[in-house]
Amino acid sequence: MTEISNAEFEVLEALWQNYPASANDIIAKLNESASTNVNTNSADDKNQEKLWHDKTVKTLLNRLVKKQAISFEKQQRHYLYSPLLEREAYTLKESTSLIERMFSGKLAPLVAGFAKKNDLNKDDINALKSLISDWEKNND
Amino acid sequence: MTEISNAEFEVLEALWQNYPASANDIIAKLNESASTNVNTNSADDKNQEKLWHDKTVKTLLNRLVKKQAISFEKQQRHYLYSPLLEREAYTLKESTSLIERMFSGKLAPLVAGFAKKNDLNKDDINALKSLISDWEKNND
DNA sequence: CAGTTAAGATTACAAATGTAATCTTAACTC
DNA sequence: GAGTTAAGATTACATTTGTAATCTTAACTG
Repeated sequence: MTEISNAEFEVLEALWQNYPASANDIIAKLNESASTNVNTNSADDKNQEKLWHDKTVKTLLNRLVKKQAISFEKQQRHYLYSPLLEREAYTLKESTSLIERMFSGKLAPLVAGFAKKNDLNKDDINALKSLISDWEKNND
Repeated sequence: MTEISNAEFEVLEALWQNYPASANDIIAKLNESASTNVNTNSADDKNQEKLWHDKTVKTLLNRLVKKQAISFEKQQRHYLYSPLLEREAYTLKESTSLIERMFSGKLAPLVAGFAKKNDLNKDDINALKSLISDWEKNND
């Protein structure tokens, strides 16, 4: 019900990728990409992933529980967390909200923005075409 | 450079619609839709627009100036504000950021979410088709 | 069993945000 | 010119957010 913050979303994201999961599982998952990137490209640290501090993640898990975005069940001495929110439902809500706020609820202007900036490639176009033909199949 | 908050964005939005504008112009613009909706439908107050308090808007204008999102020039006793950010650039940045965060930078999954929820209508589809054919015109 | 860990709970704290109220002062009014 | 407005500047304050550190206590260890 309440809003989920950016940091909370990242934690939730890790959980969606694999659950139920213990806090440590989640922390590990969050720091996974970070560690694999360590010596990737010293000149360009564009993909410098932040390291998640254990305490930070615990705090965020707590907040997510309070916000009823995730649940947990006691397992010996630690908890196993699971999402209560479906990822698709959440991303759709967020997308809809952004499109509502910045494009009067219309999807096309968003896509147009990408097209204009040449941020669309052949794959994107194909994916869109396929979505369109699916839509047409179901909506004569 | 800094982030623009939701409330700040709404103020900026009002400014984009008409500038240069005085603080009062902006406040009026913000409360415009609110006032027109007053007696629209008493049973369903879904479109209950909030009323912007004059002081609140002034604060937000100040913050936007500090964030270098807008500028102003003195005009007798009051200021005339103008955006320093282009709306298109800003919305593209925000869309890109959301798509990056929730869809690994791919546009199609976002569109797919809408399609699945049946949130696309014939107009949307036509708009998308038109965007696609434009894209193809320019990218053989 | 006593001591040490380590999970989760609680507390902390600065910055950002939403939402204004109060302060200053230049400009209008009579 | 003196008083009153009203614009913008400054200050306020609760909540949320990012980011942890400290506290409790149940569980492992020797």
